[in-house]
Amino acid sequence: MSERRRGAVRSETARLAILNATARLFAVSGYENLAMESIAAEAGVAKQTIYRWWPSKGALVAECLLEGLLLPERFAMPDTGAIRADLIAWTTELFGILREPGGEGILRSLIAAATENADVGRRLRDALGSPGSIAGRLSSAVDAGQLRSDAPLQEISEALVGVVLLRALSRSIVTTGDVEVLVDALLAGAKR
Amino acid sequence: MSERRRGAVRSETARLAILNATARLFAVSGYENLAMESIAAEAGVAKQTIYRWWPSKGALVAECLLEGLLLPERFAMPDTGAIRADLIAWTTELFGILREPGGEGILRSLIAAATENADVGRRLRDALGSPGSIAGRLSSAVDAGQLRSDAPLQEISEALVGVVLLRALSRSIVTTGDVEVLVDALLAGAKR
Amino acid sequence: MSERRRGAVRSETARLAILNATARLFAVSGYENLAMESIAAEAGVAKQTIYRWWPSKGALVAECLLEGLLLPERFAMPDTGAIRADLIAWTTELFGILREPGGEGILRSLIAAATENADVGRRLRDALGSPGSIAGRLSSAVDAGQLRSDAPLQEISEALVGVVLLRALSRSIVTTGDVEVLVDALLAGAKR
Amino acid sequence: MSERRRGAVRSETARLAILNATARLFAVSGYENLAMESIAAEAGVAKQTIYRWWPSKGALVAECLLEGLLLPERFAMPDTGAIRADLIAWTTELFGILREPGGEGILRSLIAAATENADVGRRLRDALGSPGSIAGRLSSAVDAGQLRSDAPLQEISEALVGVVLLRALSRSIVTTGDVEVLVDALLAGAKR
DNA sequence: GACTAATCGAGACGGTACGTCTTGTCTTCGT
DNA sequence: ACGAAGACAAGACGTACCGTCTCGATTAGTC
Repeated sequence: MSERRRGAVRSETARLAILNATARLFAVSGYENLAMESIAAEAGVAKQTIYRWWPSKGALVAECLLEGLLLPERFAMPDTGAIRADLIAWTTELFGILREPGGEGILRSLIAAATENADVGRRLRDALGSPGSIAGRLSSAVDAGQLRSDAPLQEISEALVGVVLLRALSRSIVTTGDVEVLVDALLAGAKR
Repeated sequence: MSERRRGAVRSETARLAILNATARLFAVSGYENLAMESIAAEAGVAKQTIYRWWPSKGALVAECLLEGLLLPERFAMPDTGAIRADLIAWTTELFGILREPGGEGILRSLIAAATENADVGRRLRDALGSPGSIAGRLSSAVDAGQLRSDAPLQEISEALVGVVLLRALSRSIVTTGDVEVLVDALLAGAKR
Repeated sequence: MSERRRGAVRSETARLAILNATARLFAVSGYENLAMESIAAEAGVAKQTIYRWWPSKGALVAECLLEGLLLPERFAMPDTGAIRADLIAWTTELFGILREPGGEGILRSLIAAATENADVGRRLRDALGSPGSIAGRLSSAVDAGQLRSDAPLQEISEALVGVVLLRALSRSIVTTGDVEVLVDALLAGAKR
Repeated sequence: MSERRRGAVRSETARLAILNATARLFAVSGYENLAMESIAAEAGVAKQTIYRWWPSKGALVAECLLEGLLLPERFAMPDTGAIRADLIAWTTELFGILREPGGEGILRSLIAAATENADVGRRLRDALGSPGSIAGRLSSAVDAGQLRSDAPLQEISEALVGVVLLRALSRSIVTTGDVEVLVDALLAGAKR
C-alpha cells in the first residue's frame, strides 16, 4: 500500500536555475562573497525556495560540486598504459587550475566551502581523486605489474591532491618541473 | 635633528589583549564565527584600536599564528638521528591535532583563514612544515647520509602537510597505522 | 433547463472549522498576529480553501464577528422600562470587556481589523450599537414618552460606543462611576 | 561629579531624516503598508539606526505624532467666548479630516497604529482632545458661567472624539448638520 | 457507467518585509 | 596621538507570511 504523497511536486526548473546561478556566481565571486540573496535573484527564485531544499550555502555548493558544475570536466584520468606519464599528465592538468587566471581563487573558494561543510570536503576529495580517477588508475597499474601489489595507493593519491591544496593555500608558484619531481618522489617506493 | 614621533605610543597592553582575545575566541568559535566586535569586547578595547593596526580579521589571525598562539607548541621536529622514526613521531604529533576533541575544528578554521588571507596561508605552511622543522630535518638526514643528496625534500615536506590538510577537510578518520605507511611511501624514493 | 452546477459542493465542515479556528486564534493572538497559514493549520484545511471563499483576513474576521464568534453573547439590550437604568446596565456590560483580562486586547484587535476592512468596521458598529440593541431601545423610550421625540438617538448611540473605542485605544482605566456620568451627560438633552 | 558619556553622539540629522521619511511614507502608504526598510531607504539611513532608537514601527509613528508631523496643525481650539459656536467650529474642523481625500485613510492608519502601540493611543487622544484644546476650552466656559460647574467635561470631550473615531472606522458619511446635532446633544445637559 | 466540474488537503512557488548581525568608518571625549 | 566608547551606512542572514498555483483524490451532478 503506497504512502501517496500529496501537494505540488518539486520544480526541477527552479532546482536547476538555483544550481546554475550558484555555479555562475561562485566562479565570479568566490565562496565567501557568494550571497544567498544574489543566488535567488540570479536564479529568479525566492530565497525560501533555496532554504526549503538546502540547509546552507555549503550544502548548495556541495551539490553543485557533485553535479560537476564547479570544476572543469577534464579530470578524467588518462590510461595510456604508462603509469608515470599518465600521472604526470593528470597532475599537470590538476595544477593547471592554479595557473589559470582565477583558477587559484576557485580552488581556494572550494577549500573555504569545505571548511564549512563536510559534504563539500568529501566531494572535493572525491572529485579530485575519486575512485574513478586516480585510485583506479593506480590499481590498474598494479594489475599491469607496473607497481608493487602492496603499494600504498591511497596514500599516493592523497599526497598528490594534498600538495595541490597546500600550494593553493600558500599561494606558491607552481612550475612545470615540480610535477615530475613530485610524481617521481611518490612513485619511487611503489615501483616494482 | 631627531625625527622624534609625537603623541602617545602604541599600547603594548592593548596589542597583547587583542591577540590573546583573538586566540581565545578563535579556539572557541572558529574563524567563521569570530567577530571583530567580540574580540574588541573580550580584549576590553575599542574596535578602532584593532583596525588601526590590522587591516582585517585575516591579518589578525595571521599574527596570532605567527606568535604561536593558535597551535600547540609541540611541533618541534625531533632529531634522534633516525630519520624514519623522527618523521613518524612528528607526523603522528601533527595528525594528533585531528584526533583531539575540537582539534579538527581548529585546523579547519585555520584553513578557512588561509583561504581568505595570503599571510595565514604562508604562515600555516611554514608553521607546520617550516624550514626550521621538517625541511631542516630532512636536509640534515641528507648530510648524515641517510637520504640521497638529490632527494626531493620540499616535495616530501609538502606531501606530508598536504595529506594532513586533506584529511582535515574531508573529515577522514586518521588511524595510527596511516602515518607509517605514509612516511614509508614518501621516504621510499629518497633513501640511499 | 436547470442551470444546476456540477461538481462537489462546498464543505460545511471546512467552513465551520475555518471560522472556529479563526475565532480561537484571534482570541489568542489578536488580529495583527493572526496568520492565514496558522488558521489553515489549526482548521486542518488547505490555505486555498480559505482563499476560495474569503478574499482576505479582514473578510474572514468580519464573518466571524457576524456569526457572533468573537464577542461575548451578552450585548442584548435590556428593556425594563427604565431607560436610564437600562442604558447604564448595557454600557457597564460593554465597558466590562475592557476590564476583563485580555478583553481590552480583543477589542483593540477588532478595531485593528476594522481599520483594514470596511465590513468589520460596519459590523463592529452594528454589533455594538445595532438597531436591535441601543438605537432600538432608545426609540422605544421615545415611544414610551421618556425621551423627547426629536432626541438625537443616533448621536447618543454613537457617542456611547465611541467613548468605549477611545478608552480601548488610549488604555484609559475605566471606573464604574464613569458609566453613570456618561449616560447622564448623554441623556440630559434628550429627556422630556 | 558628572558620569560623562563617551563615544559619538546621536546624529540629529539621522533622527530628523527618519522622522520625516516616516511621516512622508505614512501619508502615502498608511500604517499597514509602512515598511521599515522603505523608511530606512527614504531617509538614507541604515535599518539598524532606526532599531537602535525605536523598538518598533509603532513607537516611531508615535514620535512622529508627538512632533506634529502626522496631523495638520489646525486643531487649535478657538475661543470667541461663545462655547457652542467654538465647539461646532472645532468639531467641524476635526470631522473635516474625514471629508478630505485621503484624510479618512490617515485617521484610520493612526487608529491602526494606536491598536499596536499604547503611546500612539495616548498621543492620539491627546492630540485630538488635549487639555490645551477641548477640555481647557470647556473649563473656561465653566468659569465664564456658560456651563454648569459640575458638567462632565471629560466625558463630553471623549464623546466628541469618540464619535469621530467611530465614523472613521465605520466609513459613515459625515454631513455638516451632524456636527451641530452632536454638539447640542452633548451640551444639553451641561448648560446652565 | 463514463464524463465533467468543482471541491478538498497538501504543499511548492515568487515575493516582501522582518529584526538581527557583522563589517569597517567616523565622531566624541578623556588621558 | 592614542584609546574607550559607541553611532553610523551597508548589506547578508535566516524566518515568517502573503496570495497563487500545482497536484492527485474525492464528490456530485449530467449524459
